[in-house]
Amino acid sequence: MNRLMKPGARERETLLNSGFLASLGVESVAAMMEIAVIGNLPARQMLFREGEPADMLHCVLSGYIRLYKLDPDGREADVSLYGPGDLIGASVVLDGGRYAATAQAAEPALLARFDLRRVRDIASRRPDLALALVNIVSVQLAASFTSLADDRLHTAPQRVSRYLLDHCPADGKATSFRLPYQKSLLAGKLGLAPEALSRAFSLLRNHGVNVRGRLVHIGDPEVLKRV
Amino acid sequence: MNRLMKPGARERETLLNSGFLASLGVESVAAMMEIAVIGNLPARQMLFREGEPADMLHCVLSGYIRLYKLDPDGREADVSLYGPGDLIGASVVLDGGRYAATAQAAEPALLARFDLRRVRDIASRRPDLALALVNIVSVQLAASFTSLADDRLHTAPQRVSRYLLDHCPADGKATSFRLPYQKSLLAGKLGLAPEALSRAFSLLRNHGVNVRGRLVHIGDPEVLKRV
DNA sequence: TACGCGTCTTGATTTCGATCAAACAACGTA
DNA sequence: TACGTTGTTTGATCGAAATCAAGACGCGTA
Repeated sequence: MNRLMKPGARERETLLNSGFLASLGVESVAAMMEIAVIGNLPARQMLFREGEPADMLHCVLSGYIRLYKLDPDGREADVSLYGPGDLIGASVVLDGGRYAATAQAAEPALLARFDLRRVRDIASRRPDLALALVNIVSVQLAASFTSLADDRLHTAPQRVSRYLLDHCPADGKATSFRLPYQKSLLAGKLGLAPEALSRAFSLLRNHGVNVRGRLVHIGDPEVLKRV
Repeated sequence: MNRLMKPGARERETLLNSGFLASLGVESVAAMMEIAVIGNLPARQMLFREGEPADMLHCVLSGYIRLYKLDPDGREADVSLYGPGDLIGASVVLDGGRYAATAQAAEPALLARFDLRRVRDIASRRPDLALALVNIVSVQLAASFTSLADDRLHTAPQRVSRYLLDHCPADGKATSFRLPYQKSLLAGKLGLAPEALSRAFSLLRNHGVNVRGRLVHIGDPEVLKRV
């Protein structure tokens, strides 16, 4: 990761809204800001690799970071996807362990980094930081449980429907919105091959879903719930 | 959960070895012991259900607790399995949220329960407790990532091989051991139907694995690694 | 506007595991 | 020991998605 620097006004702003720092008291925010380093990561570049000693905590400011595991043959399985405001779950390794997966920029990304030892130092003096970390990791654990169950219980079109419903206003009316990233990335996040995602979209046409490029139009969310 | 009581000598002993309390300082251990309540849960009984407001933290003293999610048709997908010494991950909801999955006793279990509000109180005064929780949940998140990737990358016989290798001494020699629970439970943990587990075991016979009841004999771990 | 590359879609095939159904084994109890 | 319950195995079938292989589309650049 290159172009390391102290956070400027924009970065501080984003960090403050990040859900991570948002729940902290002012002193803890200041302490974290103090040790924050900003850096950017070009597309496709690795942030860290599975098995490396974990020494940094990462928070995404912009772009998307894909977290995946490899099998011996080099095939990849995505386990998580982090966007603006997200703390990268696999980075929260306060006990001097190793990263549990590989993190790669799915598109050019801006990140805040924190030295893990210093984070632990601060957390051992300021319980609000430690508690915020507990909450964040718990929420991510719950999300991981949901993915695991979804994989085992739902078909590809069902998973895609749920994704669409989660990402559009819940007022029960027709809507359009833009996918935040490439379809191949979405496919990975849903545990599908890109072809399977494509087929799912084409099947969902019969249920009022129209897709052109990254633009999605949903005719009737109620219909979608019954897929 | 019935027969609530204060922890006796045996329970205190188990709790102290639980990996949860093991990493705490003496004062925090004392504070947690203070609020601990012991109870037992008959087989098949629910400890909590997905979506219920979370008010208790649970630690398994003996037996096994199965964590699963339901789909609308009532089908179940196991997302985690907790044994003696484990803190139940879905219970760590310090911010007044809800349980992310349903917990059920897979066999008669003895549990320690802690009121979540009081845990949060203690954690906000004693950072070692909060940090211990961060570590535990992080480890469980990593385990969940592993399951997710395993599901997507490996076949049933491969997943079973990995399980067996993880649960036998790593010295590369032939060994026998006893499965800690029923095969149907193992099947769920591995994301398989019981039939699929059975077929995987029968295929693994060609690779030096013999199973009689819960007794497993592994002829050569090296062979198993190459399945 | 045309070109070229990367992304996405579509088709054909194959593999894996779920599901249904039935036989079988293990175990506690009367 | 006979019985019933519960857990496990085996067989047959089916369906969902991965994979392989082309082709179409979209988009930025010249």
